[in-house]
Amino acid sequence: MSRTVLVVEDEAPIREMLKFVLEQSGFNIIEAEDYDIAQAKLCEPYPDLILLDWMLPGGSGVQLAKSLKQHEFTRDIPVIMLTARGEEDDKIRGLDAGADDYITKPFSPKELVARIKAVMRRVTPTSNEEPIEFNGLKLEPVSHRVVAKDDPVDMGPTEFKLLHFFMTHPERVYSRELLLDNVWGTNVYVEDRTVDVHIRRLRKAISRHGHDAMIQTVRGAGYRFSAKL
Amino acid sequence: MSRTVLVVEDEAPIREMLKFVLEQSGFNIIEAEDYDIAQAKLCEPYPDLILLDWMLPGGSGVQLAKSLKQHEFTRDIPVIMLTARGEEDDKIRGLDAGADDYITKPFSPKELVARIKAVMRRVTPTSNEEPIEFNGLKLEPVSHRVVAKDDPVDMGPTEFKLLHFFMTHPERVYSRELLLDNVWGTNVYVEDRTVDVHIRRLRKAISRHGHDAMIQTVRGAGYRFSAKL
DNA sequence: GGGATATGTGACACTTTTATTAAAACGATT
DNA sequence: AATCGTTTTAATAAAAGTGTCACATATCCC
Repeated sequence: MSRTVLVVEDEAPIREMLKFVLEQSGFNIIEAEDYDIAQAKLCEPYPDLILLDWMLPGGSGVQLAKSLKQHEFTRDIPVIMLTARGEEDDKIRGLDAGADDYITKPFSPKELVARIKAVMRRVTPTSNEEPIEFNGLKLEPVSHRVVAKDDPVDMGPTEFKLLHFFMTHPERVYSRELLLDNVWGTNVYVEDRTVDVHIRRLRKAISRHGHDAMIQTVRGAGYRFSAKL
Repeated sequence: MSRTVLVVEDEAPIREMLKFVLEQSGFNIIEAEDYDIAQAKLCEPYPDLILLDWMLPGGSGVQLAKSLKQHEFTRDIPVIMLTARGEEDDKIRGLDAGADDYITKPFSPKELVARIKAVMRRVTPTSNEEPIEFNGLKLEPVSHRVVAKDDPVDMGPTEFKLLHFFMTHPERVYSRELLLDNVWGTNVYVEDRTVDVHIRRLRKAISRHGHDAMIQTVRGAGYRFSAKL
């Protein structure tokens, strides 16, 4: 899952450096050198985070941050501001204007990446993590574990995701292609029949107490998870 | 051991006064003037207590209290709210939202300090100092020791903190990054893989009676402490 | 029944992730 | 500044998971 970061920085060398460092760490980078360009580049691929130089010419860094927090579509994008050393006032005003974190300018790449990740982690809301149970087969997202009538069940990550998807979408047929989209993720190139193999592995994993019967083959259509046997 | 108090108060004079009084009494003070700054300052050194003005502009005091109680890592931090005289409704709502105590605004320094200490006394033992035991592996925060079936177990400080975190958050997967956040601290920048090494050392330390089985690898997700096999 | 089509299954070559180890870096203490 | 114990990094080994194939089995339709 590649995250996109919008870098708003007027000095080209620093911008290049940031781009390099972040791309090394697997982020997708969009660059902008001033307020207007940043505004323009905001729409298409929504950035997951904005790295904003506070000292843009004309003090437009603050302006941009405020404008971001005012608009509904950009309000939830976390902002990390870059400040020169010791400009405490700026830091305060920055946080005041809605920045999520700040980083003082002579910084290590490692620190930068760590802070970006930390902010992303903090911001990403915890999705539904309630345990799900059908016929004594329980899946607990928080502990990342499946339990069948109190016996822990062992399975691989893909099988876990597959089962998770099935249990959150029961009583409904999914074609192999749809399963690939939902469990593997969109635009992955994998054979349809690979699904069969993982279905097989999943069934085997939960077969001990007969729970494999809940994963049903619908000939010509795909697979279905059903609590009705 | 010096305790840290986060003071969230928008009016600067009052904030200064609180800071002065509390520092006189030997507390470490972090200041924040509004919701956002408070949020940002929450991570660095986890405060032992939060002194929160209920009447922050925009009613964000309530908001902050709720957000604190929702997030797992801040849930256990006690909150004392400051209210203006006679705002009974606020007191009720405050305690409802999870505040541990309240103080009405014209108050004496003595009262303030007394209440803070009282809350700390009340909260600290339950959340932090109680021995924890799973399957004969006992961790005593007070004596800072780990005992496995009556044999004392030797380990380094990081392993201790790691185990402590695991035992207070069992049956739950944590990614390496989250472990770094929680055990090492939010503003530390080390490699993910470092966690592996400490996991290894921790496992080795508690392996004598097979307790290492409770520290489970969840491939692709992180590690989990579980009393179940 | 028999051919055509769809699904089940085990094996294998290949990746990715984790475990383990050793050495370098660090930090407090003397 | 030298030492000791600990933490980090980096390099390598080991383990677990993945996707594909070939072939077995099942189902459908005429």
